Amino acid sequence: MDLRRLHSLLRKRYETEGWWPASSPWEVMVGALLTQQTSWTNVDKAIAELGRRGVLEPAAMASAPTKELEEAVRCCGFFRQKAERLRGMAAHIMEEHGGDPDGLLSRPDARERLLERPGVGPETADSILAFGAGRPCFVAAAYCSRILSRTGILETSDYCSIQDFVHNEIGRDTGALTELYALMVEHAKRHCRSSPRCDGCPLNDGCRFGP
DNA sequence: TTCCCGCAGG
DNA sequence: CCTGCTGGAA
Repeated sequence: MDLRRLHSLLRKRYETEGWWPASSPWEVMVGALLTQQTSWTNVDKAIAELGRRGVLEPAAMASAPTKELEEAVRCCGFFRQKAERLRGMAAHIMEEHGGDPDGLLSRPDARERLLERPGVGPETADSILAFGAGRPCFVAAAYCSRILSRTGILETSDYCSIQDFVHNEIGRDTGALTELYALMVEHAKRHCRSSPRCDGCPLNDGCRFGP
């Protein structure tokens, strides 16, 4: 089992159409902060609620009352942190980039700049770059480590090591990298959970957890 | 390692 | 009722 084969097998099994729905780079950024340890159904609700309250766009969000943001994102959990982080990001976009998220995302050092923002770690930064700015960088989620390890493809939990490995194996193609990430998330939810559900798993042939 | 946190799904 | 969620920071 290698990464190419895994990609191929997952592609036959799962659908990634309409993955990470967002109407703008800014919505990708908002979603990326909200979806940490949170299912997308709740993120979707929160984004709709932010829009309903008129505090979704950077300018409004930056000056919104804390309580307003907290109530809007409450359903995502960790709502105090997330409200603060959202407002911090919005304020940064307003102050440093004239309210235009692309001002940040188009910079060569966008990743480093994102990582300086409170609440933005490697995974969140890369998901913003890949889905919001179309950059060819793989999002090496915790799920990926689990799947690659169990299948014996790569034995490490180090973020950068996993990302480098995938970049080398798949190539710097945004479509392929985002698709693989989405497929691995779907697979982790369906079969490769913390307690494995190997029954009907498309990777059973070649996985050490398989029958 | 632990805390942050509510909620959808089974 | 119990799991797990498209993580990050202290």
